[in-house]
Amino acid sequence: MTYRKTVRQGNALPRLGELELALLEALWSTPEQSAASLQRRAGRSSLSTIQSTLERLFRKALVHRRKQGHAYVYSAAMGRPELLGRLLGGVIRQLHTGSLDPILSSFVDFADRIDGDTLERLDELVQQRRQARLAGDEPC
Amino acid sequence: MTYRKTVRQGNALPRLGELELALLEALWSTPEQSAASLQRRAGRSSLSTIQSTLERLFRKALVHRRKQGHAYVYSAAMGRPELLGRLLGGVIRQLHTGSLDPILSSFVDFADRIDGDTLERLDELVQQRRQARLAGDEPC
DNA sequence: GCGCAACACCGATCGGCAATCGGTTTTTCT
DNA sequence: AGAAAAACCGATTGCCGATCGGTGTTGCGC
Repeated sequence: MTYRKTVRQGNALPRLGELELALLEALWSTPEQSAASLQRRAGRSSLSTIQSTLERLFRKALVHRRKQGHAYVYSAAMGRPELLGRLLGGVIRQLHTGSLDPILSSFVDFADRIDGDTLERLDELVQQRRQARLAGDEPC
Repeated sequence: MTYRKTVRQGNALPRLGELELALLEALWSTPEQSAASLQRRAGRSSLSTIQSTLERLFRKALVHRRKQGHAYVYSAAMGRPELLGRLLGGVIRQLHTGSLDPILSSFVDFADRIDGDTLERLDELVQQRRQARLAGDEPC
């Protein structure tokens, strides 16, 4: 089946550093935080470091921010599942060769290697999604 | 201050460069090649560059090599699917939080977002794997 | 309105890593 | 032994995440 160049909306995410990820986690668990609050929570790094890391996340469009008073308030630009999806997409795009089959099958491998329950759970989720699709869930 | 070295746990692969990937592709398409042959095929970079890149791949255990005469002959240490699986595993391990559900569901999302056929294909592969598992395919 | 504390902003440094290549040494083959 | 080929060594470049200090700005309490 023809692979149609899957609309690359420039979401080729650069690498995600350790502190960047930690800050995202913090924002997922408590949205809308200032740099200072995030620093307290992270329990490491100077305020400057936290700030530049947030700036990097902002440039990567992984966080939003708004000025409140003279300070920024940050929030995650997407949830964990979407981020994961994008990261997976990045890896996949790097390695895919036209057919998606190797990718799907690698992933099933992955689930299978964990344990049987995981495979069953994957099955459930696929079924669910297929049902949702059959009902009038318009594909874009 | 204590510099926090990026901790790379388990079999999480380091970043894969462009040339590294190109060389792997070349080895997948024609196994057992010398550095010189790979250079000719790559059509870029000096022999030295190819050699150091192969050395890096070797240290990452992504290629095997044996001495044949005075030259090394390289081969890919794993196929594309397995590499993909490991890369996906790395990303996933970085983001997972105990429960695998978000990961599975992100991936189903991913397949779903491509198109319905892809979702169907994923379903087929899962069924296949489940069958294989039900037959006495011992999990390690 | 003034000053201080909080914060943004700037720029510098460091460490890691892929890519690159030139020069030197080692090995093999004629 | 000599030439050719390749490994080996090490230096360099460029990019990126993490780190921080210093300086400029701003809002708020007095």
